[in-house]
Amino acid sequence: MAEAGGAAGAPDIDPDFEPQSRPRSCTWPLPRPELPAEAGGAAGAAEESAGGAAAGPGRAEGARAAARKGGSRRNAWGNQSYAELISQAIESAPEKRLTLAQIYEWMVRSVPYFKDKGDSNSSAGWKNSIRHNLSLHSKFIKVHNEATGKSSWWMLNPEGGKSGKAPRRRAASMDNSSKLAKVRGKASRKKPPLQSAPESTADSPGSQFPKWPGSPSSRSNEDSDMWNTFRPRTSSNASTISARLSPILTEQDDLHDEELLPSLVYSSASSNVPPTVTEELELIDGLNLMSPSSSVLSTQQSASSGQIQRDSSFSLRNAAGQTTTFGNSLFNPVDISLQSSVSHFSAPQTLEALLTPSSPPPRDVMMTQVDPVLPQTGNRMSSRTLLLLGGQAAQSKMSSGNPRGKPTEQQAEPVSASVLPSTLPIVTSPQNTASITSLKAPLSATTAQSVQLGSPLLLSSASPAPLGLNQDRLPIDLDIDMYMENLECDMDYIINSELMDGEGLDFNFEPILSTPSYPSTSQASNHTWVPS
DNA sequence: CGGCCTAAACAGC
DNA sequence: GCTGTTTAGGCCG
Repeated sequence: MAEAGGAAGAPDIDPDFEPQSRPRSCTWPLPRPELPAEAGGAAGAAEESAGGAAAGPGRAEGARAAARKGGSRRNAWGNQSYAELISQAIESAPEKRLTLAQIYEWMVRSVPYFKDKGDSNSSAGWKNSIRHNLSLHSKFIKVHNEATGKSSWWMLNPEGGKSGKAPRRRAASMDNSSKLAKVRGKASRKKPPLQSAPESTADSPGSQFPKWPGSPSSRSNEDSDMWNTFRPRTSSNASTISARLSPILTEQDDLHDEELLPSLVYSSASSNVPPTVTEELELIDGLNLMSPSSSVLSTQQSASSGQIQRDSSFSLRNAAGQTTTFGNSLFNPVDISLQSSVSHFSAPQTLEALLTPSSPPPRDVMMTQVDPVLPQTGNRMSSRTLLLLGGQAAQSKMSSGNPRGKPTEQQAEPVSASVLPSTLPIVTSPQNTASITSLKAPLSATTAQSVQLGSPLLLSSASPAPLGLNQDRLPIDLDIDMYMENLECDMDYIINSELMDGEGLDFNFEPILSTPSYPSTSQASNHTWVPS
């Protein structure tokens, strides 16, 4: 209650409560309050605060009732659902991503109702709900977070994912009766709860695709992890893909995912490819993310913009069971193919663009991330930051300078932005976004397209360009196909040969990772969350 | 019936 | 123990 104390007396409790409105001491890195439109409504009049009323667990209903009564709130904390709250929390983060613990913290700090429920005792229930919502909704995606060693980052699925749940790709299993599936799932898990009775029916769908990673039930063991990395629970192909990471198409996005996909993704894979393949593609996706075609480009960019560094974040696990961490750059599958095809394409325009900061936003950057730190400190990571994937060239360049960029445009808040996962969907504020987006566009086009991922770029501006590019690069498709076929091979191949090959690559990132680089750093001022 | 909330079992780390 | 995933049940519109 101590905290609550503050809250209690204070205005915090406003009925509508707005989360982020005041992070109290501003501990949190999120200075800007942006309520998504969703919050809307809140209009509730003042009315009592839920404060005392609903304190216990299980009051959900009570809360609702209250809400109804009061007229305004649906839940004890207001009208927003957990999913909405989580979304706000994530959006409020400078980097648009938070770990579970940070989300909890945000709740406690921003939502009056949870203020006094931060401790372990009282928190169990709602935290469980938070976790549940994160897992359940496709609008949230989990990004592996190596750096911290902590839990994964949770981000908003650029695609939107709406609030809808996530159809996790298993259509087959649940079709009939979800129950069966469920049962089965449970049973399969390990300990049969109570009832078992499972599969009498033909729920065998699962059996048919035993290996299908996507299938929920099957996932218990190996492959399934793929999803972990990025798990957009959206529908199988398209959405998933697009959701993944690259943000490219904003506008289209609006229209429909589906539409988008086709364009970018081509039909490729999604439709034709068997599930398995598809998934693999996804993997690739991941790769793409990272890969920026850009080894070269990025380099330059880095120079100009500042550093970009990629976080470590994605590790893809493929069916094979291997886990590849791209973290930083590592390999870029794309490179391989891209080198030939892409490279040239991007080079011309992009490079220039890159070079010239002022004008068109640099495009490739996308994958990289801007380091917040730099801006602030300026020195720290220069060299390592660069990491880049491709490396070699990049390295040399990077190391040299670090202009610290200037990312004026890129990030409004220096503090925060630390690292974004490579392609992640960055949903930034409009202004920033624009710049960033643009960056991505090209790249994504390249990579993404080639791979076929659809990337969801958020930015609108970018779209046009990329598209154009896309068309140009049809050939890449071919490449893609190749990938598809050899995905695994490529990976290994790449990794072994390509990557290893260039010692130059050195994945410096490690240092980075380990370093405090991530956000926390940024938060220098206040990193509360840091863990423990 | 679908959306939400809550609870809980379970798996990994 | 925390994090994640999944299943289940209940309430409400």
